[in-house]
Amino acid sequence: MKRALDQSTDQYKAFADPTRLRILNLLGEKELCVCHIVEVLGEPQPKISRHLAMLRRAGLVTVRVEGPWRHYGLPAERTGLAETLLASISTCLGETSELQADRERLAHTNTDDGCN
Amino acid sequence: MKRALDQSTDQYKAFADPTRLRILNLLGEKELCVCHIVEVLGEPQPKISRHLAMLRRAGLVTVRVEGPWRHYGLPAERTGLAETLLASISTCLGETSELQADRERLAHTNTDDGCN
DNA sequence: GGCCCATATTCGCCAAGGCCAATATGAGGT
DNA sequence: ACCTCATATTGGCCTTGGCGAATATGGGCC
Repeated sequence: MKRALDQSTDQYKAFADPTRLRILNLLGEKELCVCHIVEVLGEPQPKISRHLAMLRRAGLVTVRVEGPWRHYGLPAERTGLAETLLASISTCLGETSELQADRERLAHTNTDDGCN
Repeated sequence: MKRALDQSTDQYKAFADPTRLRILNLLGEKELCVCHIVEVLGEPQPKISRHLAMLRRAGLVTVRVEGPWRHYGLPAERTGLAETLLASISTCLGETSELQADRERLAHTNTDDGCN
């Protein structure tokens, strides 16, 4: 079994990638299905899926399956380090031009209907 | 020049290693010279030096040169993400048995005189 | 069954970063 | 000048994790 410290380093590591920060930034706004994340970030779908898988393994996102769609969101209850790190995105990085632009683009995207 | 987002990922990355977390945990207690860090953590000196170099590059530690010794500490003014992440160690990981044991061992080590 | 759509996974490649062992640097003392 | 002590860096090796391209899975519908 893993040392407690190693689990923590894994949490920090999960935040150590720009694509994952951009995804978490979006999920802080609302629950989203993969196709919308792909659309807003303008990145290839396999790339997004790969990063979502890592966030899942780190326990940083939740999945809600609805037909062929998978809606990703942030866990309702966040505790300890995960809570602090998730909060750091909006608190410390929210003003970042890139994250702001992503949220802007999300606002102008219709995410209500059945994914195109 | 680097995107702002990339600089942030570098900061998270700096925390994504158990040895660096242990070092920062100690420096949160007091300024220390390399030989004492090596002694308390029981890790080889080149390994500690390498990780200190990374923390230096990330701007997370300060160095004060005094004769042949280099005293490392945490920056007096911490802002933004660095501040949040540094705080997360004591706030979220302070109870970790390994970090607690490190601090305990530090308390029993004489760090006042000229490094052995 | 067969097809389409949304999503996930695999493969091959390359750069980053962990480790140890060995060596380099640089200041101080004699 | 030389030796020593404290610290930093380098080389070789291996694992992790990034990427794009291609492919697999799995639900819903005709």
